[in-house]
Amino acid sequence: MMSSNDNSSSSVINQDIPSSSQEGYLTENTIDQQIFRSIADVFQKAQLTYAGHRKHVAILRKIQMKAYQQNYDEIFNLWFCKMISKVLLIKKTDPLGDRIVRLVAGFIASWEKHVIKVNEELGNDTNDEALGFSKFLNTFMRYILRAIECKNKIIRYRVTQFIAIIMDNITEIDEELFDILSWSISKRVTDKEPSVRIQAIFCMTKFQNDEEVDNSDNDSDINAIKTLIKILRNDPAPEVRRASMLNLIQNNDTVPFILERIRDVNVINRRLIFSRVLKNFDDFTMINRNILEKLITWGMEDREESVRRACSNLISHHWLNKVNGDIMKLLKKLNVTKSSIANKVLMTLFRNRHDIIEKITFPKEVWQNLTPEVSFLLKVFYQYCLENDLQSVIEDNFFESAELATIIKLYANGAFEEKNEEDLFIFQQLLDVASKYDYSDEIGRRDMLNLVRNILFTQILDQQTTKLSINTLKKLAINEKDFIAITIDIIQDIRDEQIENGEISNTDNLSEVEELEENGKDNKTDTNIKNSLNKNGIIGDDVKETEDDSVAIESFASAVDGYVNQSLANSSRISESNVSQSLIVDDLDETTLVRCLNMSRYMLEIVEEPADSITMSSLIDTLITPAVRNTDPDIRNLGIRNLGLCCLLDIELATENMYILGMCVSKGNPTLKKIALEVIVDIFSLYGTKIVDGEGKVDSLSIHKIFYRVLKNADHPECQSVAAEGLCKLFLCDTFVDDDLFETLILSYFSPANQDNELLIQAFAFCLPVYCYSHIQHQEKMAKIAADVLFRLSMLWSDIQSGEDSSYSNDSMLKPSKILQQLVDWVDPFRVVKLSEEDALRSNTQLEFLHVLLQIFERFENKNVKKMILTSLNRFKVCKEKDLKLMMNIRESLEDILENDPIDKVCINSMNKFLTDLSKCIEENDQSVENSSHTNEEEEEDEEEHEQEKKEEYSNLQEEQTTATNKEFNNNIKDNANISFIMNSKISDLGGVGEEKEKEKEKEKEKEKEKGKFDDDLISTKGIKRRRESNSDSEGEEHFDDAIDKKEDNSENKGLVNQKLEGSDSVDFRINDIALSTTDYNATTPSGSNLNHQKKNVSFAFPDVSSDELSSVSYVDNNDEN
Amino acid sequence: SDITNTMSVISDEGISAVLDMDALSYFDDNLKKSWRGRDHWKVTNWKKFNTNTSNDNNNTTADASTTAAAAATTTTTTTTTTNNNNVGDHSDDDNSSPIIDKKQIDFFDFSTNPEDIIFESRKKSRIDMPLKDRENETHYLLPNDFHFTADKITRLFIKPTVRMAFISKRENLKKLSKGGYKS
DNA sequence: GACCAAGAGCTACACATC
DNA sequence: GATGTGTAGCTCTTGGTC
Repeated sequence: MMSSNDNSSSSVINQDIPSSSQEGYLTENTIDQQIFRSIADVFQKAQLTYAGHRKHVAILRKIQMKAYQQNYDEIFNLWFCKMISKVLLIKKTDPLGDRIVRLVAGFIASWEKHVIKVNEELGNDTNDEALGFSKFLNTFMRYILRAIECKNKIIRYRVTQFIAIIMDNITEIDEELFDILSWSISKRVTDKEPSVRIQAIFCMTKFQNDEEVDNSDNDSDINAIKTLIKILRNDPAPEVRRASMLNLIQNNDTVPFILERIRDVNVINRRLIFSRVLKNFDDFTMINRNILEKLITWGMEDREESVRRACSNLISHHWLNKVNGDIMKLLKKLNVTKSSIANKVLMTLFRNRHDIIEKITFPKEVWQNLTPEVSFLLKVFYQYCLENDLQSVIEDNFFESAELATIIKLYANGAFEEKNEEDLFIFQQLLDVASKYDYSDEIGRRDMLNLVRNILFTQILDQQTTKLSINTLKKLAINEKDFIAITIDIIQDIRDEQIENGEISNTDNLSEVEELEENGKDNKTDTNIKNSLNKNGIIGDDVKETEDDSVAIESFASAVDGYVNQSLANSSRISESNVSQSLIVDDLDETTLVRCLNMSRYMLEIVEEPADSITMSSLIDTLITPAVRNTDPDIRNLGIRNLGLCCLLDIELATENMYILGMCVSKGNPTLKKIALEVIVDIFSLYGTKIVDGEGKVDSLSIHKIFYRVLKNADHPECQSVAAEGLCKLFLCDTFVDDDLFETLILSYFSPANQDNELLIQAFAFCLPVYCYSHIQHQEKMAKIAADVLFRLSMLWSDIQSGEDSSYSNDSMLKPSKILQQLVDWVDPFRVVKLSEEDALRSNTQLEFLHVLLQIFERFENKNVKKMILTSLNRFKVCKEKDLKLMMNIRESLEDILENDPIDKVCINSMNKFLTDLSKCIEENDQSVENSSHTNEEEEEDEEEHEQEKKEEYSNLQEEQTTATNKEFNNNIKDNANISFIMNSKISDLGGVGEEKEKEKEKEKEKEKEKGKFDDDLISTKGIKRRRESNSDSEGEEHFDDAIDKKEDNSENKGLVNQKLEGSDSVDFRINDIALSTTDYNATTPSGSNLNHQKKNVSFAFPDVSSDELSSVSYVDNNDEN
Repeated sequence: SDITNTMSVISDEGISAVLDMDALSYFDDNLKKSWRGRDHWKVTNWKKFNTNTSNDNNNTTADASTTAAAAATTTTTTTTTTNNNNVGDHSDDDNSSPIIDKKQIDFFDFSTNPEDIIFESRKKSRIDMPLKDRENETHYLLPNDFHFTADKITRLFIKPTVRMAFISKRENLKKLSKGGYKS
């Protein structure tokens, strides 16, 4: 109850029984108490509902007036503040508080209104009313301001809320009070609580208003605006940025910052740009064109449906209403000839406003007098009708194709003869329509064909128009053969004309051709592409790559020559009959060449089946090959693109050209690299591995190497991301299966070196889950490498944190805990598409990961990482359906750790929890096995046998022996056990021998490990030796990198570091490695022996993964080299 | 429409047997929230692939109903408790927390002085944002979105009208299962 | 048919708690 | 910093008015 010791002047605490104390002040006390009771009564009622607020405000005013009359105004102010002090404690979400706040705001507003009226009547602001109000406001504001830095956030929130709402309801304020306010508020803008910041922002917004009115206030205005912009861009809480965004005054300086929020990470903020900010714009043409285009593009392409909807609502309702439904006016505003969004805007309109579709008609007279806007509308409208099957609308508005041809001709004339830009635009729109038109009328078809053919032949068109024209040709052609013939004819005609006009002296060229043919024959007898290329001295060697550009270019050029020779040789079977052979010239002027190449490109892009080989090789010989040989990079790029497109039509061609494509990737400039890489991936995607490894074919290992190299090279981020996406695609369709390449892929996702390669990150973010969840075997592959990935990345992370690796900032890398989470998530079998619940329950992917992780647990050096792993144990889901032995193994490992590792309580708790679950599952699993063996006698045997098998294996594993048992975890893969894992089938013959040797070594290593000593170097060296053995065994086969291998053999052990840096080699070792070890790998994987294996592989496999930093992660101690 | 090498022509083995268009949309749906990758990834619940098998559906509905039921129970209990509190209303003074969490405030009751709390010196307690949070160079803007979709990644790079032929040959499938664990 | 208001239901974010 | 609960800010529906 009331404390008598409270005697601070401002804290006159009153009791419910007012008259009981303070004798001698009865009269005053009574008035005092009356005021108190009256005010309290109003507050008491007003807290419950907004209804009657008006009345309550009036009563409060009356109380105040009466108090004033009795000279008790100060008591009124005091009691008023007392009431508020109670309100400051009401938590944020409670509507009680808000009601009182509104009441107070209403009261103040009402009073001020009265004051203004009195001021006007009296013509001064020094009257009693005004002074009384000012006194109240000062008392009240200063009272609550005393609490603005209270440690309790609710109180700070309520205080700022009061200030904000009062500022909102008054027109004037004492300068002194204003200063105190703005000072206090400016501090609260950085409050740690978002809710307080928001209220502070509401206050701030009141400081930015008087801008033009009062110059003296400009400073604080500008400061307020600056502060708000800073908050808008830097506040971590989306709702705070939102408050700033919606309350910032809009002018030329602020609008760009407001509209920038269209890419805010928060959905609501993005949506509000459309549903609030832009909606309130009078005219969108006020907005800078570029910004507007971006706004609409981003709005339409937003990941969130609600943002897209807000955007299309803005367009199809608000914008259209602003122009009174006049689409032409809207198109004018959009500036169709230059706009990239007009198409989208119109489409949105059509989709959302079916009412306007009915109103659109194109009477014949309109066609004769088309404007850019009308032609544009025509195009999009036609597109919309086609997409939505509005056949009747088309019939009503569009006429016979013959007539369309006539009209297009009209505008084509204007465009090309008179060089009228508007007509050109109209022509392009009509051509777009034509490319989708119905040509069942033969006359129309022929007219159009002549027209388009003529234009393609006579006019130099931009890319887009060329593409449209070619598309139209396809539509016009009778069939695909016809289409190809027509297009190639045009190309030929252009060339012929050029040659006729160009008075080329062909003699030199002819002799050159002969020379080339000579080489070609050489090549043919050799049948070895690589040899001829080695002759030219262009081996995909890292050392060479680092040499100066001129050498690279030179070697590149000779490679291309080599290609031409080869291509000639190969095509000689066709080219004998080819009349145009003599026209293999690269003297076509560049414009013509580019023109022809573009035409052939767009043709090839839409061709589905290859034409007859004569036509194709004539195209290649006369156009594409010269382009590839051209020194102009643009032409060469186009040439390779065309070549790639041809390869996608003919597997033989693809096989033949793998080498040159590989050369382009390793020696070309970034653009060429990228295209060639794309082509390679496309070829693999289409033909699988048929195109490599065989007589005269490129070695798949070389292709692997190419990918490794591009993937690790952060200098060309675009190529890197193509390699990443491409590899993901090829792994996805099981064309590539190599574990180490796969691990490299995963590592590059997490590598800090690639942090800024947004395209790469996003490609991975999509492709990796797709890979893992698309097939249980894919997930198994991930499970296999996951532990090692975590290990390597944890080491790297530790180095970065400790400052040992200063090449990256501390936050450039994901924390190991996050990486672990991600990996666990990837190996979650319940996500695998179309995998039944039962299979998912039975799948061991997650536990495999955990198992390997625990095997290498002791190798994690960082205590925090170890702790992290143990506390994350429960992320791994166990159930009784999992493999019994696997579970038992994991249990054992954990118990081992519990026994031997000094661990804290948190870890112990986590481990115990996991172990309890695990033991339960083991028990249940055991029981269910027993049960099932009793219920079904037939199955009993199988089951037992299977179980027996498993037990044997696990006991083997536990002893950490790798006996060469071929028993599998699952009988399913038994058949596969002896199939070699390598790409090059010839090596597989060695499997048996290698296998035995391998197993011997494995055993040795196991023993070493058991001793507790693990000599990485030794093992690595062994790895190399073994590789050499196997390599020499595979002698005689065509090897892309024979030269390197031999060179290296000569130079005798360059040392591990160099090998690391020359990633190319590692691929070879690695693959052979797998070849020799896969068989027992299957049988022994869950054992510790596998660990050795992994370690060893690792040391070779990823030397170049993400440059040097990972080499420090490697198990191999490379200090001796550094 | 003019796509020749669609997924459907692919042999019914391995991955191609699994990756039809429905499956691809499963990825699009579930991955649309993690497109920013790595740094912004967090564990999310995936919607199960709709396999038309009644099993899944039954399970999910069962789950849903159980959770819903559980939720309902909790809600009811909470409401009851709140109601109970309400009955007690302003007569029961809770001194444990200064913050008012009641249906109604008694503006006549000043038995405890709010000023003790609201004017309490803030002592050591920090009420400002840490400096590092006050500026952020990303400005909380999304990066460029490259819109990876299942559709996009199954098309060829230089000839997007054509899809990858998932010619997953037997040999490769075997390679794949090599060294992998099968369950 | 346009408009609003109330109500239910949804999801990402915020808050509270440990 | 992980967890579960609560809430803001929608969206959609229903029903009513002008």
